[in-house]
Amino acid sequence: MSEKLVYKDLKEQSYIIKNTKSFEPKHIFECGQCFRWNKDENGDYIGVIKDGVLKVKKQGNDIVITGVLLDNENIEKVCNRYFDLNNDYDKIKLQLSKIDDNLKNSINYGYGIRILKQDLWETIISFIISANNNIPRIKGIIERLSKIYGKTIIWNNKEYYTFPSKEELAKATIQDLRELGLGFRDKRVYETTKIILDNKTLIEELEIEESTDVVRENLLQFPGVGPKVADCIMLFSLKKFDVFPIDVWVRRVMNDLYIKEDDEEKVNKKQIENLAKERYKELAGLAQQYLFYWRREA
DNA sequence: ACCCAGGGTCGTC
DNA sequence: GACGACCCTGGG
Repeated sequence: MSEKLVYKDLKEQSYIIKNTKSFEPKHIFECGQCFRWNKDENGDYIGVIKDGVLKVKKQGNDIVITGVLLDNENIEKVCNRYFDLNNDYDKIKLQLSKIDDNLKNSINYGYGIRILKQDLWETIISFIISANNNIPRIKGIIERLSKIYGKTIIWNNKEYYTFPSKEELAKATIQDLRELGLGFRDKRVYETTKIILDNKTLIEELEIEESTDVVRENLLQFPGVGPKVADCIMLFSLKKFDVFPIDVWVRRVMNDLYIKEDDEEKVNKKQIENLAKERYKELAGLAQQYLFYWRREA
């Protein structure tokens, strides 16, 4: 066991976002796009992101964010990027609401959703772990990975753990991963980590690639990344809003609302894909997220 | 105790 | 292109 890096006495920063109608912490953090945000005893959300630890508090119409960041990063800059604050969600919601009443209802329900821009590497591994798995267990696995292989940040006398870098995660053997509870995903995470580690510029190249199809093609080469996981990665870390990840819940809601097949298992994935592309166009990913959250929670 | 499902993918036919 | 197998955990 090697010694672990511990960060403490990092300078606390804060940032207030005024008058946001389209920023509801519960919607953002519980719509299934992220696994490292948790409600604290006051009902605020605390999350570990690549750059540090943040606490998001709702105060009337304002959002107050405090946190400690690594590498002397600026909280305003980090939040603008991570929370997609330069994007006008009021406008997007208006546009989507006009498409049909189903979408309008789902947006009324999850009005405060924003699509996060999460770290690409972390999102790849996290969604490989998500395969045929449930959210509490996914969160548990990622937390344990971070605790053992990531860096420790101490803030307000509590310990937080950053998601391991590719070099840090590469220290884990397949057996280590199995013992952490990854199940059959152990080998997939191990192999994908190796590929990314051996291909120094791959992640950076994918970050700047504009074509959704080119990025998808590349992601599909990783063990454990199929069409659904690839779409999630692109939506939740690369802001590709034109994708439409189809899982059991999305299949369910699309069948209930549009297709109305008696046996939802029989619904063709291609059929849903075409329907989404046709109806939601370049905002399919956002539509998917409102519908997913609505169907799961309501 | 038993069964089922969960933000699917992979190998095989 | 269909079909079963796959770790593990929480809930009925």
